[in-house]
Amino acid sequence: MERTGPLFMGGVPELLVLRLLAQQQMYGYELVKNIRLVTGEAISLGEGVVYPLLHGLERSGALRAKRRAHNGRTRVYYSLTAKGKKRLARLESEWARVSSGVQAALGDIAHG
Amino acid sequence: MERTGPLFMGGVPELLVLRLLAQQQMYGYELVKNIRLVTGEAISLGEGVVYPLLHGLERSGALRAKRRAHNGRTRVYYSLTAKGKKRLARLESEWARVSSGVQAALGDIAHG
DNA sequence: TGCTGATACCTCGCAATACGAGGTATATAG
DNA sequence: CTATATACCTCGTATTGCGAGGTATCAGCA
Repeated sequence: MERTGPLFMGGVPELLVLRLLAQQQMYGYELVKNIRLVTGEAISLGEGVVYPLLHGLERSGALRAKRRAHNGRTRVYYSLTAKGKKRLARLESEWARVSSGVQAALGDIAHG
Repeated sequence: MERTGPLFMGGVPELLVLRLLAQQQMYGYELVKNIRLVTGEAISLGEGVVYPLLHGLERSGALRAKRRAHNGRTRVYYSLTAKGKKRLARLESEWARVSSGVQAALGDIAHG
């Protein structure tokens, strides 16, 4: 039955979203597409991941939302707050730590 | 409230455990200590993570367990089965994919 | 006119699972 | 005789990624 579950994605969506928004404000649908792009097609997040995440981050004060109309459709643009920047810095540092730890484990033993 | 939750650890414990056991058989307590070592202190898994994981992997057929007495204490040695090796290969490939995707996202954008 | 597909937003519920806390028991060192 | 290290274990909680499903607008095409 090989249920694989989402592997190695713990915290990754949040990191990616914050990282992209640190560059420039974007709306949800745009994020979904851009995440695929900037990860070289390696990571693809559905809207069921991105939208709830954006709402949570806004509620926690990491993001600020601005509704804007565009061609009759409504877009919700998100941008980083100071708190969001701190959060991003923390996630990046955590990612570096875990990532290097795994890398070390995979490498060090290779010749053991 | 800063609820950080376990960040970037999704699937990592399983990867590390399988990787170490691919080198040589080990018992749980030994794994707990060695994981700290091989990750350069970057990652530290408690027994509450490792033991349930070992049981799950054994039940799914990825690991084989051998009980052995040592100085009056009982040690349970685990080793990889063929299924476990396949599972490890898959996790390593998944890790490479996600890891490189995140890396790309963090880097590519750096220069705008 | 009607159809499709892209755009753009949203929610619900499931299923993993990492983790701390707590529990048992033996050997060793002070 | 006490504390520490060894060595095993389970339970409960909280998080969260994800698919599936839902609404509405707009552009293009037959």
